[in-house]
Amino acid sequence: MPELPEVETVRRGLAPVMEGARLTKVEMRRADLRFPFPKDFVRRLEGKTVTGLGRRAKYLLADLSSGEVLMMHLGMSGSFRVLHDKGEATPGKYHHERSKLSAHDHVVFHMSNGAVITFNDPRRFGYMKLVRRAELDAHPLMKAIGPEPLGNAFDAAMLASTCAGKKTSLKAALSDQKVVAGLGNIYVCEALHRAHLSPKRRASTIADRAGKPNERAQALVDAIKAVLNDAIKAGGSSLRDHRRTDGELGNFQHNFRVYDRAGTPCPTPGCNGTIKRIVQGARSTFFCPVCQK
DNA sequence: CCGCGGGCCTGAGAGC
DNA sequence: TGCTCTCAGGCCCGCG
Repeated sequence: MPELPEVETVRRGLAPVMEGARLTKVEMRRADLRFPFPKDFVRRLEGKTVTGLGRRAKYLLADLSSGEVLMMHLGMSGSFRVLHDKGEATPGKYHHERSKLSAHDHVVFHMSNGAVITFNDPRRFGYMKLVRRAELDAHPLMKAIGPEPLGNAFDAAMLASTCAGKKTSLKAALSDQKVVAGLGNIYVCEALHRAHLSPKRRASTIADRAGKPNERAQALVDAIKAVLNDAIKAGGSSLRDHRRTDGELGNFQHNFRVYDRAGTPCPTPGCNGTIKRIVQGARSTFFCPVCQK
């Protein structure tokens, strides 16, 4: 499910009920997700205040008053829901809320402001880890991640220097979290279409021999930023699992130009091409062979 | 170092 | 209705 816009949508939904609130009770409803839960998971969370909720790549990062950071990854099918955000948490209400839990609600956070937050993940590719804040950047899951695409540091020069010398395809390069953070199958396809670049093009061809950006690099950076901003404004894309934390669907799937649209006319003005599906690295790629070169 | 394929899981949808 | 097969938004690991 979740690429950067979906994770950011979740973050914006959770921040108002998590930031400044204390974790009064944490329920683990199974012993593992993709990985076993951290040792003493519940003990290290309960009683701590969430001082901030951030995002890096596709990770949600909850800063805790203990100095630890709760890293949360949604995998393919993870979602958070705020079940109850009114009134005070009381044992009586807790009983009422429990009846709303469903089969794949694996973790439940009870907050001091009355909010009850569930993490649901049918496929269990998601996971949670606890790391000391000071060690976060050096963590094996974090240290190799590339620049945030919506940050000022991500520009044509940076992307070109990273891609210079790469023999792999643009599709594979942009899907690599070490090249740029947070893109996945949907937004790579969408960004390449907006930039009129073929997913099969060699990544190195957005740079000259010295590694400097050409006009393709600039078009690609502009397209990546634009599609991510548009998708965040729409609350992300809901194909099957993604929901906002209030349970509502995202809307960006209605604005896809190529993703899952094989056989439909290319939406580029003046292009008479037809969207095609191919397979790259065992994943579907959607593109227009006419206007993406 | 790099690229590729397999694997981790469950569920939805298509085809028979 | 129900079985089987394929595929899915992520990412790690081992192989050559």
